[in-house]
Amino acid sequence: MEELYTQSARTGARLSPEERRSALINATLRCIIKEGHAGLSVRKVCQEAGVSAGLLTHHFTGKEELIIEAYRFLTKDIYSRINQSLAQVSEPSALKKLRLFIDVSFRRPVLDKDYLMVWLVFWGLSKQKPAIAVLRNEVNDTVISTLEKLMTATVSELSLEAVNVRLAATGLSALMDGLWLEWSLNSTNFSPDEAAKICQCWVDAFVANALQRLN
Amino acid sequence: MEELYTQSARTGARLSPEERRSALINATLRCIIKEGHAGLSVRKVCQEAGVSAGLLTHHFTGKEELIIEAYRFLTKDIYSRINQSLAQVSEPSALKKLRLFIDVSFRRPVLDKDYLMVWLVFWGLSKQKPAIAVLRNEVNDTVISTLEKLMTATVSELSLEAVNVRLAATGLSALMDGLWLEWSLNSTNFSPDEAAKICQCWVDAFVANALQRLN
DNA sequence: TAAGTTGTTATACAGTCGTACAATAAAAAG
DNA sequence: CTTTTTATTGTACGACTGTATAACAACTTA
Repeated sequence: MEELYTQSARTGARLSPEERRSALINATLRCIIKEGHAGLSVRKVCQEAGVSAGLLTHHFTGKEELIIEAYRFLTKDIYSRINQSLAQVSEPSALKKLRLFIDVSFRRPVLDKDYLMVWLVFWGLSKQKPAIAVLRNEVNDTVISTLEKLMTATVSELSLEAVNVRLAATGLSALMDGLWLEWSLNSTNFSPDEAAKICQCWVDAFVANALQRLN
Repeated sequence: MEELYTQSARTGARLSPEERRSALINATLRCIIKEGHAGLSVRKVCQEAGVSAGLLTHHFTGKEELIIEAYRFLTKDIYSRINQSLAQVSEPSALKKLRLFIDVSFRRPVLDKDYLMVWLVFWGLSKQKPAIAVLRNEVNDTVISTLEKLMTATVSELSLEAVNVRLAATGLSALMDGLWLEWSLNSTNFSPDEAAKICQCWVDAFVANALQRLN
């Protein structure tokens, strides 16, 4: 399995600001993966990037900006992984797209244990750093809206009974997050395939008009 | 709303080892609630407990033990909160017990935003400190087993079709965790009551034999 | 080649970190 | 009361924190 956020081959070389900023951001994520919140120190990140500690303030205003930029990169990275996986298949039916979205989410490279520490650390910072909380909420709203649209289209396609699709999508999102979290913390209780099946059951219930309580 | 883990009235007094250990553990949780992982320093915890920093090593072998004991206390505390809420009602039917468990979990004092930081910090430590991971897995298995028993009893009561109850319980647990997490991170998208309703839908689907995919 | 620009290093600074340890104060035991 | 025990304090230690800054080195432009 390919490692997340490997450092570029050239070390010690003089890089352009964009390249160096990117290298430091990747090193930040690698440090969090290795040591959690404890790995989030300027010296450790710079050493991981093969660079002197003082260089950080030359490319970032400080540690704060580095962290926020690392989070911004992470969200974009995962978002692109999901879209890349989805683009491999062209499914006209909204229902099939929905089911594909679930399956893709519980397979690499979207599913990866290394993400656990990263998300936990950033979520833990979101209370003290509002910028992170704002970013997280935006991404989350995007995901739920995506699910909601697919489910609304499914209602039309299959002529289902009216239901609060927003809450149904919220439930599916929470179910996926909960299973992802539990599997990341302890992968011995169920497999990714089983997790995907559990989520598909929520869709089954949705299609079978079994979520009428959400009204 | 009552605050979690308030310090006892007597400060500056000479306490028994058990009392002092308890006070330090409570101060630890309060520090995490206030500042997240950054609040988890010996000096901050001892100041929060109104005590000199050197006292910690007199009652604990070090920071490590304090953290693990704080986690142990936290799990017991929440477990007792759940049981206390459940004990208020005597429901003979397993299905009603199951539904009650859900409702109780999305009401105070089980549902409390202050728990978010605490869990995130401890989960973030679980990779580096195996003792925490072991404890978490034990508690999680207990919860899922509780759900599984209630659901198995429901199958008998209602003569439902055979289904993989373990996976159905895993799904319910994940759904509850995911909704708890999302609500704790951003409580503007849905209410605790709606979260409970979403979970009850999973039970509805279970009762309606809509989870047959789990076989 | 010379001058100017800028990516990079190394050092210094004032804090904070966890913890060991001697001094102190208060309770318990005699 | 005196003696013993022990909860508590204050300090000291080396290591680490984030960042500012001067010196250095590499690239660009003239």
